Amino acid sequence: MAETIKIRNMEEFAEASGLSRPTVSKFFNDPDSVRPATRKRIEEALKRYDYRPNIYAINQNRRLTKTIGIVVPYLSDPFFGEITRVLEAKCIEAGYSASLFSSNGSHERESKVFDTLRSMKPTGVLLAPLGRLSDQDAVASFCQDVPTVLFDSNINDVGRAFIGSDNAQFTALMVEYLYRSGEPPTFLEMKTPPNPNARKRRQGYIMAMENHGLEPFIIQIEGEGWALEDIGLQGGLHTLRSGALKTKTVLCSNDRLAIGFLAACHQEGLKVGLEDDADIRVAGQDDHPFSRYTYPPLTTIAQDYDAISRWALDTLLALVDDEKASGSRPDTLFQGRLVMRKSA
Amino acid sequence: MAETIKIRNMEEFAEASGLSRPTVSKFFNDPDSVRPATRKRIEEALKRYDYRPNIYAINQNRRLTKTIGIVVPYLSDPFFGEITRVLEAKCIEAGYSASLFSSNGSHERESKVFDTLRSMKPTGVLLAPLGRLSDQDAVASFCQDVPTVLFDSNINDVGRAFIGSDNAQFTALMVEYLYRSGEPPTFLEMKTPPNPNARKRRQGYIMAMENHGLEPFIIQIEGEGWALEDIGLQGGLHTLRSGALKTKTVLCSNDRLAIGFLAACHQEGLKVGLEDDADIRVAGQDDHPFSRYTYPPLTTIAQDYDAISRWALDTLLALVDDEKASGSRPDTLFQGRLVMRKSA
DNA sequence: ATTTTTTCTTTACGCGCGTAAAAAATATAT
DNA sequence: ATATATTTTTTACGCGCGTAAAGAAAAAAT
Repeated sequence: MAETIKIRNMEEFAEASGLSRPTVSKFFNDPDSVRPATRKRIEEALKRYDYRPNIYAINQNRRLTKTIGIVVPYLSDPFFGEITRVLEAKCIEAGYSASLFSSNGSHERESKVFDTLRSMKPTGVLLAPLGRLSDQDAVASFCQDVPTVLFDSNINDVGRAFIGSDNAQFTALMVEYLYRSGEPPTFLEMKTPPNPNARKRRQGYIMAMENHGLEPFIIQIEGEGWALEDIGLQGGLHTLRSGALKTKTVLCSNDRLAIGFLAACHQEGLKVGLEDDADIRVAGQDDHPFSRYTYPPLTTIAQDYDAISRWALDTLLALVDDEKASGSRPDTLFQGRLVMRKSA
Repeated sequence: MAETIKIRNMEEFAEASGLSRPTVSKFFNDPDSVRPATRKRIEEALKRYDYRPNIYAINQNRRLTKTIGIVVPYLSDPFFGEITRVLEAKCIEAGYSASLFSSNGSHERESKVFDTLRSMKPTGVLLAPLGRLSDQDAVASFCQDVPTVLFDSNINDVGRAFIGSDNAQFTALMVEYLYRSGEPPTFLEMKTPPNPNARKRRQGYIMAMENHGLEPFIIQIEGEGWALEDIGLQGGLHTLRSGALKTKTVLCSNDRLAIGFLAACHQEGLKVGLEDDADIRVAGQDDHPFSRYTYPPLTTIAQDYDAISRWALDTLLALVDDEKASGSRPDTLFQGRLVMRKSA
C-alpha cells in the first residue's frame, strides 16, 4: 500500500493528493467541512501515503486541544481503573483524546499532574481529587485555570461541577435493609479516611439509625493511605479480638474495607452470612468489581459506573460549549442500588 | 508571589530574568548546563512569574520527546493497574513523562493507540500487547517505528526486548509443591486464553507432571475476553457439576481464574483449603493484589512487580541510549516465588 | 447562460520553541 | 597580566501547522 515517497508534512501530503495545504488542514479539522469529492480524494491519498498530522504542531496553534484530562487518585484501585477505562472510551467516542493520570495517593504528584495538564491546554479535565490529602489551594487554583469537573470526591465550591454518589442515600438504604432483615448494623470506618465520601456515609448512617429510633454505633479503625483491604483486615482483627463489636451485623464504609474485614472474620473463624448459623453479617458499599467474588459474595450498594462517567463527561462538554455560561456549580448525586448477596 | 505581568512565552520570560532566550532554553533542557549563578537567576524568576514552556512547541522541535508510552491490555485489571502505577512513577524518576494507554481488550483500540503513539514521537514504549487478540502485523510494524520493549506477553521477534515471567518455572514450582504436600493438581485453564503466557504455563504443567512420572490432567473451560473471574466462576461450576474433576487439587492458570473458581467451589458448598476436612485445594499463579484476601487466602506464585517494571524501563532506556546498538533481542524472564497461603 | 453560492487556492503571517554559528563576555589557568 | 577555556548573547533559520483574506474555480440556483 504505502508508496515509496515519504510524506514529511502536510505540505507534501497536500501536493501528493493534488490539493492545497489549507484545504487539507480543513479536512483534518473536520472531514465534513470539505466537498465530498475532495474528502474522498484525501482519504484515498491517506491510504497510499499513510500520513498523520503532527499533533504537537496542531496543538501549538490551538487554544483548545481536543484533549480531555482524566485524573484519579489511585489507578490500581479497580474502582478507578474501571471508571477510567469507561471515561477514556467515552472521550474517544466524543471525538476527544484522553490523557490519563494517577496521583498515586500523593498530593505532590497530584500537583505535578496539575502543572502538566495546565501546559497541555486540554479542553477540560475530569478530576477525582485525592480528597483530604489534596493540596486544597492547588486544586482550587487549577480549577480556575482549566475547566474542571470533579467526580467521586467533592471539594466545596471547587471546579465547575461535581458528579458523585448520594452517600447518605447509600448508607440509609443499607441500614434500612440490614435492620429489616435482622439487626441494625455497627458502622465500620477508618478513623482518618482519605476520601470525603466516608464522612457523608458516617453522617448518613447516624441519621438513618436515628430515623429508626436506634442508637448509632461506630467503630473507627486505624490506618493511613490507600491500602484499604489491609487496613480493613488489621482493623478488623483488632476489632474482633478486642470485643469492641457489640452487634452481629457490620456495615463497612466501603467495599475495600469490607473485603479486608471479611478476611479478618475468616481468620478469626467466624462464619459470615445471613444464614441462621452464621456468626456475623457483613455489608459494604460501592459494588467494587471484586465484591461478587468474595466469600460470601458481598452485599453492597452499587454505583452506576456507566451513568456516572457518562454524566461527568457530558457535563464537562456542555460546560465547555456554553463558554462561561452559568455561574452555578451543579452537583449531581447518583442514587445507589442495593445488591443483595450472601454476606448480609 | 505571581507578578502582575503575564509571561506569554520564553522570549518574555528571558527578558524578565535578564537573560537571552537560548540560554533560558538551555536551562529548561538541562538546568545543569548553565552556570550556577545563571541557574539561580532563572529559578528565582521562575518563582516570580510562574512560567512554563509550551510542551507542544518543545516537542515539535525535538526528534525525541522525553516521553515514554505505556500500553496495557486492560487498565482495570489490578495487575496491570499496579504495574502501570509503578512504571509511571519510575519514568518520572528517570526524568521522563509517561503517557498511559489501555487497549481495553480490543485490537482496534490497540492499533489506534499505536497510531497515537507514533505521532507522539516518544523516546520509547513499554508495551504489554493484547496477545492472541493483537493484530500481529500492527504490533510488528509499530515496533519497527518506535523503540519498544514488550512485557508480560511475548510475541516472537517483535520489539527490542521482552521482560516477563518464567511461566514454566511458575507452574513447575507449584506442581512440585502441590505434589509433595498432598496430591498432584489438575490444571484448569481457558480453552482460548487471551494471553500467551497461558500456553507456556500449560506446557510447564505437562512437563512438570511428566518429570514426576505423573499423568497430566487438563480441564479447559469456555469463555472469551477479559472477564476472567466470571469465566472461572462459570467454568468452575460446570466443571464441578459435571464431575469432570478427578482430583482434589486444582491449579489454575492464573489468579483471576482461581478467584472465580473459588467462588464456584463455595457456591457448590465445597470447603477449600489444605486442612484434612477440606474438599478441595485450589492454587493460582501471579499473586494478584486480591489473592491474599480471598477465602481461603490463595496459594499462588508471586511475580516481582517492582523488579519487572524496573527492569523493563532500564532495558528500554539502555536500548535508547545505545542507539541501534546490538541486533540482539534479549528476553528476560523473572522467576516466581511460591506464596503459601491457606487455599492449597 | 447568467447569477449566486459554495468551495478551493494562493498568499501570507504567526505560534513558541530548538538549534546552529559566530561574536562577545566571563571564568579559569598559566 | 595574559592566554585559554567556558559560558552567554546575538542573529538567524526552521519545525509543522492554524488561520485569515482575497481571488479563482466549481457547483447550485435562477
